[in-house]
Amino acid sequence: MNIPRYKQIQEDLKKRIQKGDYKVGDYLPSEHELCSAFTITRTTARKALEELQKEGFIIRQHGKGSQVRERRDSLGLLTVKGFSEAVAQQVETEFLRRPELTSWDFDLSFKPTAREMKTQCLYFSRLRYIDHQPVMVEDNWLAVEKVPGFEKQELVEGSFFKTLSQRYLIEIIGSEQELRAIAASEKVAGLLQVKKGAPVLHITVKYLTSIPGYYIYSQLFCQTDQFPIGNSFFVQ
Amino acid sequence: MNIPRYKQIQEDLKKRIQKGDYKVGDYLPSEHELCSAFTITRTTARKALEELQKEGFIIRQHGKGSQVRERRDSLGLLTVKGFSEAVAQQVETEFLRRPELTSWDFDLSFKPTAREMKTQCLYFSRLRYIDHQPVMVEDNWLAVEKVPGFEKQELVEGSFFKTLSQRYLIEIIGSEQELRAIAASEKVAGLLQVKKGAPVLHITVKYLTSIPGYYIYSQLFCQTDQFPIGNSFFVQ
DNA sequence: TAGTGGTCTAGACCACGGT
DNA sequence: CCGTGGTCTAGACCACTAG
Repeated sequence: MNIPRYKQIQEDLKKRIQKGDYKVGDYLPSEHELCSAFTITRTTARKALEELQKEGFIIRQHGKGSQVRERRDSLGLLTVKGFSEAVAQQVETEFLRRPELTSWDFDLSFKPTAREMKTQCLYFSRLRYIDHQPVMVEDNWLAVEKVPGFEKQELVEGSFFKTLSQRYLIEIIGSEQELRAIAASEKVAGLLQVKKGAPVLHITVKYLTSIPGYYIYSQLFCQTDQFPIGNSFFVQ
Repeated sequence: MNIPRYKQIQEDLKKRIQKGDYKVGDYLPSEHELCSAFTITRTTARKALEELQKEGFIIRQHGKGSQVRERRDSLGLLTVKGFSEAVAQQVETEFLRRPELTSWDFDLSFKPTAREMKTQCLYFSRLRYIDHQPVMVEDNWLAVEKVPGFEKQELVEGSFFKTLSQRYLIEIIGSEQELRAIAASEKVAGLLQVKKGAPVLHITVKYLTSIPGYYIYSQLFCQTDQFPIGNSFFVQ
């Protein structure tokens, strides 16, 4: 099997939580119990549980066990997961600009590298809706060098990151973000259906990929009145 | 020794990076090299390197090694570390309200639990400066039950979290946050020296502690014009 | 091919939480 | 006290990167 054993167990437990076999407040089987149930060693059981903790499904406590947490439902953004995977609610996406080749003329605090500047830039822009209400404008820039033909295809299951992973074998390994509150420009205000000058959340992102020196740059404008951006964080 | 071995090695490597023994782009010793250098096994070496990756000091890549990253210098917030530890630049703090006992009357999206409501609430408020410029208003609420006498003492090294850890043995094990862009109220605008109605970043936080059912609630108002809020995130 | 990190086994001892 | 998770040893095999 190509999928690591810990990942299989992690997904198995996650499904049981989502199905309701384990409810909020319940304790998952202990590490030792998982060991015998799945015929694995503690290293593997621990890895599965640690991953579930990182995802926010459980809290692990010394001497007690792994307790199922209540998961909040605002946008689980500020993680690497991307929008389509992060939100439980009904989400729609509309392309404002389909992927196209342009020059590098974005104005973020992050700057493309000299190497990237030598290649053409692939750009696309989307408007995201939750419950039929526009909540987020998203712009993306990346060097076309490593994603040839991107602009000629549809996204895999509507997801940018899935497309990168499945078609180009590019994985996101991290990100740097900067958050600002700004006044909506006329254009952004129109898209998000707020007044010009209304406060919107501006997030700029530099994604680090599995290709050294190859980055993806994004900016988001979020209308946070009804849907604040959420973020969970766990130590360890 | 009470400090885990992996933590010692993690701190040792971190110091060498900070001193410049390893510069941006350099590779740290491989896991095997660390094993023989420190007389440890790979489990321990890996743990140290994984922690350094989580902290954003290195990037680990399969088949290559652990490369020292460039660390950006905006506020490393949105982590659990708190303000005083997160920023390299010159930071000052002024109490707007010293710790005092009040009733639970904050209006965040998080609500105190019934158990917390039965006890008195400890509240304090601070204004944070970077380079002599006000950038953040911070309000904190917590049940006084687990921190008796808090209002009668100074903070340990000016840090709220250090005080909790060292005086009350309370550790932060995670947090949930919500981010919004809002228009500054007159009061907040005055404190942050921006115009009333100017966009400010509003962050509400519910910290999870090592005491089950015991939380700490905070809200931050940030002026993000000169100092955007930064956040690094790494997979694995 | 050599060297790296990723996964995994099969143990061990310890620290913490609740009885 | 027992059961939990936290740390650690001493191996093993595999997958990835690069010369």
